Amino acid sequence: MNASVELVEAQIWASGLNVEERNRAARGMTVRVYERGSYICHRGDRLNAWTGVVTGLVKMSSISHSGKPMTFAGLGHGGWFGEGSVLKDEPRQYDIVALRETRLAMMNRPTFMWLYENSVAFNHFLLRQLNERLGQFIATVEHDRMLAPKARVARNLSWLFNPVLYPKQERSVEITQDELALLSGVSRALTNRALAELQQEGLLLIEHGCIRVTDVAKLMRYED
DNA sequence: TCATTAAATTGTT
DNA sequence: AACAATTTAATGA
Repeated sequence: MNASVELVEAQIWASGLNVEERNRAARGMTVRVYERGSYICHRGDRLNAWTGVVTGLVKMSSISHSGKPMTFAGLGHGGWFGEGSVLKDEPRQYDIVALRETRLAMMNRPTFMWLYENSVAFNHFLLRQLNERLGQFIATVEHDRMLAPKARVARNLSWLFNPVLYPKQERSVEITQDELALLSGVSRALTNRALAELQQEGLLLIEHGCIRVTDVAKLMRYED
């Protein structure tokens, strides 16, 4: 099915687009639903669409040559990914798996390229997005060595939120501690303890299968 | 609507 | 990694 203009307007990158650009975006987008645990694409697939999470949660991961699974990033509501593969017309570098039932908006390559070549606002968004990604990547490498498990859990959790999209103070993710542990590269037991401590500090509330964050800003900058 | 059961998730060791 | 405790979801009376 074709995406509605309303759906387009709900995305952060649509704020600076004019009417023609928005209509064009809507026409070039489709919405698909993925069951929990299903693969959106495998490493090496040529998925030629720019993809956004409408509802649900997605993880990017791969399996090392030794057979160990490695998760790189999680993407929540409002997150978009795949611009690198679409721009370069390359196969995907990672597996992408739905952690929950997830509704994805997919923009086909011709539409993406048209926006890329015609919309200044769209380019501004892309530039900012790539920049934030780079920052996150560098931070991940740093934290891998420098930060305690608790801080890693805190930051990985904060990255599941799109700060631009949620102006409110209270946000929640449907994610199990098991899944968060995979994202953070910390054992589930440590993740469990870290969450309990963070709750004591008043940064979040633990619910079953769900975490309600009350202070994203502190989580993002969390250090020991 | 309630009770029973299975499955998922959490908390601990 | 294993275990028990807890919560949810599913089923059927």
